[in-house]
Amino acid sequence: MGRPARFTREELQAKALSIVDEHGLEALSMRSLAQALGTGAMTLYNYVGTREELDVLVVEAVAGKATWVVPQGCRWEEELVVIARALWSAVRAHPHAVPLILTCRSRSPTTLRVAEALLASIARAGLQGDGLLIAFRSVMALIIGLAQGELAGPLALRAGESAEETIKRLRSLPADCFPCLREAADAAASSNPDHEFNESLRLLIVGIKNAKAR
Amino acid sequence: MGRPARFTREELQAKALSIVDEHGLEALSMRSLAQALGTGAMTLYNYVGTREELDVLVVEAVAGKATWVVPQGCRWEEELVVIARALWSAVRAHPHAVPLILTCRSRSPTTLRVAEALLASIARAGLQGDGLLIAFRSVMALIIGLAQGELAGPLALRAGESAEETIKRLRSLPADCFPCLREAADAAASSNPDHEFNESLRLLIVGIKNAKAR
DNA sequence: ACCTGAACACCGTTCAAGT
DNA sequence: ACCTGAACACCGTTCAAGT
Repeated sequence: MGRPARFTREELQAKALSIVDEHGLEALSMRSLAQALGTGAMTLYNYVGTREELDVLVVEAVAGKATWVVPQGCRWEEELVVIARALWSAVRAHPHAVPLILTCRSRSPTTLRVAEALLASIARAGLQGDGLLIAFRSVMALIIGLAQGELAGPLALRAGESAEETIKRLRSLPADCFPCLREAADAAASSNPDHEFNESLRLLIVGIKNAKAR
Repeated sequence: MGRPARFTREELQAKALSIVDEHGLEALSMRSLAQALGTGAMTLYNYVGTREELDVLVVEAVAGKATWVVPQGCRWEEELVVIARALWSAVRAHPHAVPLILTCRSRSPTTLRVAEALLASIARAGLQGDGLLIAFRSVMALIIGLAQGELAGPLALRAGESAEETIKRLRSLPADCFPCLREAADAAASSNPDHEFNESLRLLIVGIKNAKAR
């Protein structure tokens, strides 16, 4: 007998993301999500086949917030930057979810759509096959890598450690062993993530342009 | 009374890495490692403060395998490539550990030493402060991002999914929705990871050279 | 069709006891 | 100092029963 469903997949998705945003990755479990929804853990299996799907759901929620408008008649470089920035902003808005995105992106249809758009903009540069793949992967690695690494030199959000704390930790390393690392940490302490992202992307675009020329 | 220790930290490290290599990340737990060592879980707390330290131990083990020789009198570009390749090879030799490296690298002294060497080579290019930080983060994001993404377009080792399976999955996407993604997946199916890494790194180096020139 | 509680085989970790 | 088993508060998931 077709009983009406108590929840929708979207409700699970929204609640799961809010748990991750507010209490971190480790706070998300079948049981915690169920409780937040006011039901038992087993109920969730009516909407999701497995715990891993919960992670994909969160990735989808984040990637879904990447929206962009490509200015009419713009060059491929502009298009690439616009899309890359959209994804980067979406990811950056949910720092706790970054490890999930690193791990689950190829399983998320929404992420695939963004990837397709990025690829199309690179293809406009005249690249194909191997060259296309290489440029695309580099851009993707940069977006996600920088979103996570927004924090410090070699970086990484240590569970429960803020950007400031990471940078402080790196700055307190022995200066004689890690002179460059300290300089980088100093720079990180006073840098603007948006600016950094723009510049990194530009490094790569210069390289891509050059690859095309050859 | 000082009883002699039954194990060394190095023994835990080696065994932990071998578990990850052979049975995947999820197979590593306090209990499984203890059993592999022929003891009880609580014994491990004599060597390690917390479960998370086990992860760092594994990252250390992987990063420790990154060794390199800088040719005498070589240019900074060569030096950068040599070090980056050393880290990349070490990481690639332990694919199951990649998510750990993404997450724990800043807590691993060994990784910090590699980072310092990379930074020093970039500093030789004449970059400092912000520019140094940006170039370094880009290279780091590329190394780790590509090691993970070695597999497919937007990529990621789905738990228990091989590179071939991921690529196959992406190639079977609807061609009208994802034309570029399919082209990239085709290229990925027949590409050489070493070649790709070299080329990606070169894209970035071209950009870095250019940044220095300005 | 969808909901749900009990139960099972796991976790990491605290505690208290042993040498 | 180092070792260890029992116990606690968690996991994801199977199963069987409910509407």
